[in-house]
Order: sequence, then structure tokens, then C-alpha cells
Amino acid sequence: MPELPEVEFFRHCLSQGRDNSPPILRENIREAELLWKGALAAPSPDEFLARVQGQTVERIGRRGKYLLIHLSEDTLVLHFRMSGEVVVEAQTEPVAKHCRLMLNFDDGIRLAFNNPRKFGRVWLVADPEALLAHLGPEPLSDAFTPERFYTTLQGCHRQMKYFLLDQKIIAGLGNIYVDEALYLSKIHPQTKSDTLSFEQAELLWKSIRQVLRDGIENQGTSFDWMYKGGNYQHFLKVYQRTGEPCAICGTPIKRITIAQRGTHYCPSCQTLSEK
DNA sequence: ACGAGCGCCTGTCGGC
DNA sequence: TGCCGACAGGCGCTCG
Repeated sequence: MPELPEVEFFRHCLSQGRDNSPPILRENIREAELLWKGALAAPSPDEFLARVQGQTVERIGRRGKYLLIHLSEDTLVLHFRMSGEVVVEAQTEPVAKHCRLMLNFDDGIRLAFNNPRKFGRVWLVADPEALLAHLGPEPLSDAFTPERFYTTLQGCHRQMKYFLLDQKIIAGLGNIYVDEALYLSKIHPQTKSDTLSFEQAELLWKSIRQVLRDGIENQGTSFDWMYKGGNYQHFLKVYQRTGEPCAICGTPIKRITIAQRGTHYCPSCQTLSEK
């Protein structure tokens, strides 16, 4: 499921190119094809198709789990939610089964937004800042400091799993990287945020940045058919390793449900002290 | 303020 | 072998 590292990899591919797929910078959009209308959050399909036509790709960005394709007039904002990827390919290629939107460029290539589960959404907006104003800080930016993080932790009395999944707190973390970061910092996922010491907060801050950087370095985490780009799944310590021995102490990894999500942790390394 | 529950989806997997 | 229900999960929403 595309979280920050996976989306960052998409950003890299679209702006730098990859293997047999060229970058799409300076490409001009001849026409767009909306294969599933539900993928479009705004504006209306008619307005979208008319407005996007003729615009040129100027820059590729990312904010949290959102991929930003800055065009000459507007910005195309993509969110994958549970599954999928963006692919640059020749217009002569067969259309992928789960393709929801295509941008056909002037020179024979296209950008395909493939999204098997139809949870992903696309926006075409003049002002992406306004659309994404609810997001918390970028975890890899200089603005995200241990001090600021600690202050935010102190301001809430929430289970750490909930806290870290909240995009208003930090932008870009999802289920995989939250479990991994909590494991690295030896914090139980049900620990209340305002009970952490500054030292624990600082260790968690480091761990969050560590797992995200490692994820990016490995081009993200591949999971079954949902996204098949990266290699980070080979380095996961707890996520989807229920019953396997903890790398540190050998205790079997436990799986519980928090926030309607599978949550994996080492019951020996990550203990719950106080509530 | 917090968190449970639900709906949106579809491929996969276990049970029969 | 094949059918079917359960499950997974990001996010916005309602509700207690």
C-alpha cells in the first residue's frame, strides 16, 4: 500500500525516468481518459477532461502520501490509498486491467494511474496547498524536529498507533512503517502519547526517519499484487511476521487489532508500562 | 478528545 | 475443483 516511501519512488520515476520508462517532464497532455469516474474527486469529469487538455508537466512533487503532478495551469493530485501505481508506457501498450485514468501525451507515451481497489482519488486543482492544508509536517523535513514532535505528543492522550496513523500529526506514515518505527523504538502500540519521555520521543523520531529512509532506499515495500516495485518487505522486522521470532529477543511477534488495523509488535521488547 | 464502527473495493485464502 | 464468506486496509464519516 503506497505510503511515503512508495509515493516518493513514484515521484522519482516520473521526474528522473526508470529502466524503459522515460520521465514525463515537459510532456504535453493531448487528452485524458477517465476509465472509472469514481476515481475523480474534483472537479466534474467534463470540466476535468477539458481543463487538463493541453497542459504541460512542469514538476513532480510529493506531500505525505500524495503525488503532485504540477502542470502549466493546475496541479494533478493523486492518492493511491490501498493499492496501485503510476506507470509511464507507450500508448500502443494494452490498457491495464485496473487502470482508472490515463494521460496521453503528444509524443506517443502515456501516464496510467492503476488502482486495483478503487479507493484511490485524483484531484485537479489550482491550489494544491489548500487541498493538503490539513496534513502534518513532512517527517523527513527540517521542520520536523524532536522538540516539535515531543510537544505534539504531550498535547494528546492517544494510543501511539492511532497517533502515528493520523495524517494531521505526521504526513505519510501508514500501517507498515508505523509498526516498524514503534518496534525500533521499543514502544508498545497502545502506549499513550503523553506518557512518553523526551528520550523515547527522540528515539521514535529517529526510528520514523530511519524506516522511511530505508524504505525509500529500497524503492518501497512490495505487497502481493497491490504494489510490486520495491524490496523493503525483506527488511521488515514485525509487519506481517506474526509468530516469527523477534530479531532481538526471539519472542514470537504478536498481532492485535488497533484502529481496525492489523498491528504487529514484540510483546517482550515493546512493553506497556502505564496507561 | 478519543476511538469504535462503517462504507468504499477487489484479490486472496481457508473451509467445506 | 469450485464456490463462498471472511479478510485486508486508508480515510472520511457518524456516533457514543
